[in-house]
Amino acid sequence: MSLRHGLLGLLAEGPASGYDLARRFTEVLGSVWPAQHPKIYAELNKLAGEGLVEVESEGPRRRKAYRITDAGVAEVKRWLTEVDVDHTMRLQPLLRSLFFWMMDRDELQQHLEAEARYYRDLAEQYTEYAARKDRGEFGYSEQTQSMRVTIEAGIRLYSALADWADWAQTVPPAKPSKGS
Amino acid sequence: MSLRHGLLGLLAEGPASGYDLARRFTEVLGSVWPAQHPKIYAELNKLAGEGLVEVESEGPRRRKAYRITDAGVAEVKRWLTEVDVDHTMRLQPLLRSLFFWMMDRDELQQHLEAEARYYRDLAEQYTEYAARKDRGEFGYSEQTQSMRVTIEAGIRLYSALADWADWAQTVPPAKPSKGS
DNA sequence: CTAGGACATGTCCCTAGGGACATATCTGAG
DNA sequence: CTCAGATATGTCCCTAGGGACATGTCCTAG
Repeated sequence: MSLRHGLLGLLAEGPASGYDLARRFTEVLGSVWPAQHPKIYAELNKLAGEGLVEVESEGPRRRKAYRITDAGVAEVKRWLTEVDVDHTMRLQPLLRSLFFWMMDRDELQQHLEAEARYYRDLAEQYTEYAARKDRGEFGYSEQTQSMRVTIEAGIRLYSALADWADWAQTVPPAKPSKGS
Repeated sequence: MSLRHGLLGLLAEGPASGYDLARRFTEVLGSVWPAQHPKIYAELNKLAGEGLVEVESEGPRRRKAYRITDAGVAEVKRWLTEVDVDHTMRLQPLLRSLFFWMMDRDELQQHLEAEARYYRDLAEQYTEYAARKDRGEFGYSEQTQSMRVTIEAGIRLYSALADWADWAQTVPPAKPSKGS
């Protein structure tokens, strides 16, 4: 049930429509918390029904902007402070790595190179984003400061994975016993 | 559909029962790919129906050990080499970090300390595990060598997160403009 | 001999998420 | 004026996963 709180949190920064939220989810949160628009619209309707958000205004093209209510703000805060963090990490690349021994030497090589490139690219994108933030392009609000912290996690995580993929290429498939 | 291939991959190392596999999933893969036993038994039955695994033997207490078939081995290899890696990373801690600005100074402090401790502990457990592997406690088969690579990813990932949580505590809530 | 606990396999239901498909509205280019 | 494309909101269905509950089997301590 984190999508729910993700939406509430984003709305706590200011009113937005489902469309806006969908964009923010794919742009900012795409790699750490993917969410499709159908889910977002559905959840917004539920949240409105529970009084955690309300329709702020109706714009062109049936656009509905939502505003978070006091109850909504209270709910995010409750979630942030009272609900245990879910540390579940479901990383297919790591699951796959358990089975590297089933791959040919050069298939594995190629795989690890592609992985390293993928992670390095993402790390660089996040680094670039962080640099823009640090240059002040997004201002110095509390919200962007939190975003900066999130971005830093992205940089560190993807760098770690890129380094790991590089390192893995140096590991021999099976360590021969002493003096081979 | 990774549970499917996770099971096939584990069975490629040798025959095992659903119970064995469930244990391995919680012990080795608990933090990178959680799986409950009901799903495992269900999937094994499906795999058996498709001829990717077969019942090797029936033991005491209704125990059924499964063995992977040639078709099963081919399927894991196909997955490893031909199917695109799913890089989805759904990390609630990072989603939460976007909303740190909504938390009180000391609540956040406590939160980050707890997070750092949590990650540091896991990183240490993995490091310990890696050390045992490197001492040769698990032998030097290709399989344990791959496991070593997976463990290394765990170490690096959790260390990165622990460092991040430490670093986040040093970030001021909102950067005041020049000369405050 | 009996009861508790570990071993072992399953059913059932509910929610979350992925993805295809549908539709309405507005803008701007030609 | 018309049509392509962006904006904007939804429905529907299917699968994956979480978790409660149920059941059978064997061993061993008392």
